[in-house]
Amino acid sequence: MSNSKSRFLRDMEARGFIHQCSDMEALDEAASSGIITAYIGFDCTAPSLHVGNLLGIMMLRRLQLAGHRPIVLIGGGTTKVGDPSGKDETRKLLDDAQIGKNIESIKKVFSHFLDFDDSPTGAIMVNNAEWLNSLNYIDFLRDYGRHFTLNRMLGFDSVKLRLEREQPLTFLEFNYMIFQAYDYLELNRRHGCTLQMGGSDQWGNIINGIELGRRVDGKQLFALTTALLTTSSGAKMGKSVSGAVWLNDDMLSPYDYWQFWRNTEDTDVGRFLRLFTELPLDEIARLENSEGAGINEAKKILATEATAMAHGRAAAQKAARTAAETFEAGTASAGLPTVEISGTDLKAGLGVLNAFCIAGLAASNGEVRRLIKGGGAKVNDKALNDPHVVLSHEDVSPEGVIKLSIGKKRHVLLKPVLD
RNA sequence: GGAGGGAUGCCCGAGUGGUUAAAGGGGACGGGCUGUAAACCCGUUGGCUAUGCCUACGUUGGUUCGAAUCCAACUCCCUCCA
Repeated sequence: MSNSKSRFLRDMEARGFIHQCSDMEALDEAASSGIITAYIGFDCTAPSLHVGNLLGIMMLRRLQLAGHRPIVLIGGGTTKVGDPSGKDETRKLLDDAQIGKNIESIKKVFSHFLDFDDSPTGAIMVNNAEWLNSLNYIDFLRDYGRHFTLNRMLGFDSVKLRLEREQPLTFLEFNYMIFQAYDYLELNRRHGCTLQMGGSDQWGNIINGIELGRRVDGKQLFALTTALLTTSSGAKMGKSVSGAVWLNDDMLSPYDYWQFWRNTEDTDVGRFLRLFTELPLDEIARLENSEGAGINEAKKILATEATAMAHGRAAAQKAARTAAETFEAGTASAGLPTVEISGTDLKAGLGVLNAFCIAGLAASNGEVRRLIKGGGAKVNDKALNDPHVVLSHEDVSPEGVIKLSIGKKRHVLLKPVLD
């Protein structure tokens, strides 16, 4: 399988990261004869990155571990344009203030995965707003626009799919790939970056950058993409019980993050262990080949390792403990999400419908009614069958909480406090 | 600028005057089976102080006992022509 010379490419191949490469041999040569600098761009359309971006982050991490230099490119400029790749609809445009806030929030996550030190392989973070914001339209068109032909651009999937589906593609979005190409050129000039990585949907955009670098500066640049991450049953990755799987702990708790990985499909366990943990390959092979109870244990290891990477070992172990207490012992683990309620309100009597809404387990009283009817709502692990039940201090456990559950996996502790 | 087509619930999509909170599908959620998996089976899928009331079919008005359905104006989108 691996006949690459460079540690980086051998590692990427062995762990199943690689989908396409523009020139595997030449890249291997470059990576085995010195330090290469590679980048991945991240748009800042939300206050946190999510598991969908994790593949890219892990690539940068493995790149750095293999002795090369990663660049995190924050798309402060390109986010204003909106990448049409793989989307049917134009994104709502964000304003500068919102983008700025998102950037600050997103930055935090990278320090868990990369070392931003001053060594030759220290990671750096740059924002393409730095050069895109000040571009002069006419100059830009004359210097770079002439290297792009519509004939070619219309053939790229991101454009072609929109047109075929008769979905509108604005001129603004159409320019995205040109800016991304220009980013690559700029990063090569400023930081000697010669490799751009990304998901397979970025292939066209990356190739445009390579082409621009060759035409304008006569440089040889490389592209390396990963397959888009889906589960074995074909679903797009990235849903947890509480919505998107964010990487920031203020957007998704380490416990929920752990749960997300814990619920991996059997057939994905090996693949995910290779991509998202740093366990040795032979150990992963052993784990993924176990059956039944064994594969189930492997999921716990996957969950703990992946969570340790993003949130730290301590948080991961705490999440694992909470899960064991909740699912294996069936108790009200103190590590579960907890919502405080007023003690006087409880004394006055708190309707269950209301209680589940306060806990954030349901969006409306009607939803709670339906769940009760379907047998999916529990108070202190006892199924509810009457929507008129009123909670009082008698429902508070010796630990001082009331445990509310929706289904088997969603639990919240209500904690009455003095007021 | 001209001609035509379109806008329905989370998404797709039926409905062209009353029995429509709106068929069907997808998704999502709950139950069952299991292993906190997948597949499969069953159920649910606007809100409320709830045998009733309110809000909802692009927006605003109108016709009518009654409108998602008819009329007018407006907004946005698509296709073709100039």
